[in-house]
Amino acid sequence: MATIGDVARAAGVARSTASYALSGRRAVSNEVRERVQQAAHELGYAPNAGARALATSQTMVIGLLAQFLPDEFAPAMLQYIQGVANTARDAGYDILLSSDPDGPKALKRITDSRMVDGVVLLNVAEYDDRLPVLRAASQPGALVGLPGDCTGVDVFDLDFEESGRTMVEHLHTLGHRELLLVSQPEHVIERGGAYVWRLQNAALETAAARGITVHAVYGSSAQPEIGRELHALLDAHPNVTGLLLNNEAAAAALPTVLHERNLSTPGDLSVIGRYSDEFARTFSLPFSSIESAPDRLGRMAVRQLVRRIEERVSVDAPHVVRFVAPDLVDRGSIAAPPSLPN
Amino acid sequence: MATIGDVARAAGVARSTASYALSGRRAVSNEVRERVQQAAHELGYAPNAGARALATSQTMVIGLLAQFLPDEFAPAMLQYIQGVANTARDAGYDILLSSDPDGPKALKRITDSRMVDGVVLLNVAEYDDRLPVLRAASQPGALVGLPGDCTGVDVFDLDFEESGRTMVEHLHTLGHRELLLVSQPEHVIERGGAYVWRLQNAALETAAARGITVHAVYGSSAQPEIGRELHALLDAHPNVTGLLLNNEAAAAALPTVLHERNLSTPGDLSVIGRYSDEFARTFSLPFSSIESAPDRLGRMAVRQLVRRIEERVSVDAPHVVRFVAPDLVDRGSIAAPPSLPN
DNA sequence: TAGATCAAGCGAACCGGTTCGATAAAACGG
DNA sequence: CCGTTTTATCGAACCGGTTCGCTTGATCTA
Repeated sequence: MATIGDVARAAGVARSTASYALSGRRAVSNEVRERVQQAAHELGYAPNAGARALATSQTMVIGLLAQFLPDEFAPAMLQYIQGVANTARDAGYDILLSSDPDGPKALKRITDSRMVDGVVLLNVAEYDDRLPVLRAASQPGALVGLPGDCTGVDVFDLDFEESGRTMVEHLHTLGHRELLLVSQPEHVIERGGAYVWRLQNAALETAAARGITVHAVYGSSAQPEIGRELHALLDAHPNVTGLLLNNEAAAAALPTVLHERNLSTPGDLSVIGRYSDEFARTFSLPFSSIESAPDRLGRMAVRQLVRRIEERVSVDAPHVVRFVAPDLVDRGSIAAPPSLPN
Repeated sequence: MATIGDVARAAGVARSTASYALSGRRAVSNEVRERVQQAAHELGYAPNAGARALATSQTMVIGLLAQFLPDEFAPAMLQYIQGVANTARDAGYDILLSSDPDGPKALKRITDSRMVDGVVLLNVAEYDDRLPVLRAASQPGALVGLPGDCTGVDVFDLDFEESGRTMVEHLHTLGHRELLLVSQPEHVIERGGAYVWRLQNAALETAAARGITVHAVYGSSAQPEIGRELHALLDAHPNVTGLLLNNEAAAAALPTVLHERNLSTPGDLSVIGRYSDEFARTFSLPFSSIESAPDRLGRMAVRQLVRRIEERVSVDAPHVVRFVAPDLVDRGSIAAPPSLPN
């Protein structure tokens, strides 16, 4: 493999001149620049990433810390990864993917050894072990998911409170008075998945304020358990006219359940979920939903991270905590409850 | 961040001695080794990846080239990625993930700049543009998916021929005489997805040899189109008693279709698919299937790649082309056809 | 006790880039 | 026409590791 020294020799100039000719960081005569570029092209010269990183302290690599948790819905994670990867590439960065179950260890290794210029954390929990490590690191970090303490990092997440409110308000306005909210399994919360109760609390508060009933339950995140649970729940709450789903597995299982019960939406039951449009297409879900916008969140995180890395924003510029407003995608599964002929 | 020079100074030895003390590549007195390790620990020393890569010409990073094609089933891809990522980590390697739609360009950049010690290519097509680039590169490569020309690379794939044969033989033995094989969309083949016709040809040949009928069709890979297509196909072939699926989307859509037609397996129809067990669980698919083993293929590719990188196998040792034997996972969707009361 | 062997540590060179300061030649102004 | 500025190039140092060869002093052997 040709080095810049080979290029310089072929062009008959000093190494430094070749470097300047290629980078354009200093003036070089047209004639020399062309000779250098020509030589570089002919030799198939490509700068050595390690050497450049050593010299410039920049790797042009972003670390992506994803954790594949057994009780999270894996396909959903893929969309975040794609959003991050695509945006990073457009910004000229490569991504180093870590799926190590020991997140803090992996993060420390990657940042300490200076393999990356910055880090994106997915799946951030209320109290996330990776955060102390990230704060101690010298590279900036952007999170997807809201932790309890946001100091020193940029944070992006869906507005789950507003999502919960929107769901309830929407159905209340149409005349519904008794709703069922199926959330993720309880141990997702215990592990720190605060978004579950952020949405749930907002839903319950809104219901209380409006004087209607929301039964909030936790559902399994695995098939076929969640299907059986949905059957049991619908049996137990015969007066429920609206179903709110903050649980991907439940959404995926619901079409079959409704079919088995011979129910249709929105005639017999109104349904609204919280998942991505991509997810809805993949599973052919006919339910209106709050868009969880994984690609957009991934993109926002990378954009802000790159801004910090390139210091177009000063190191101690205030960090942002940005919530994506929930967007309701109408797929026609919401209407007035059957008991109220409109 | 502390460098090895800082460690050496703190321990009162030369840089080289500190290096040897930490790597153990030369004898060092116990006393000095402990002093160096102590100093390294106190200073929080971590070697700079770029510098080490420059000095050793080893990055301990594996490139992973995945392409997210619009007509491939994205969740399936995730499992390959996980298999690769987990195995790489266990072998001490990090992974650089590229999802650039321009695979050859991305591959050339990554290998030329020596960011990686080796490369895993996912989703390899019959005539894959990335292969010439890979062969020209100085790092070894392992493929998941069978290209037309396997020279210079290690290849791992499911044995699709055997899969097709197994499907047909299995049903024929039980008494089925007319089967329907739903493959991926035709343009997956046109793009070079040869595994589609590898399975299909084997199925057709086996059927011919045994004197039974297999209707081979291409199905859409998107919802809800594939659901409608399945309805139309079942209408068009009323005498079919067995369904073979080489199309993830079709498998995901089938439970609803069967429900709508009030058919059950295996009573009315025997069904056998080709997908991973993980996929079956995620979608709660009750159909017996040929295990596509994405995690295993990812693991095999990385293992072999690491063996080449670490030259535990010589550079021009013969390359392997290894097919994973299809494993039939019985989920009880196969039985004798209804017309033949046993 | 002289000569050979060996262990332990040091210094220097190298990997392949980038960047700073110096220098020589060319252009400029008075 | 001479001093000053500008322009283009070069050489050297540096980033932070690893590795080779040499030196030194201790141990061993005859």
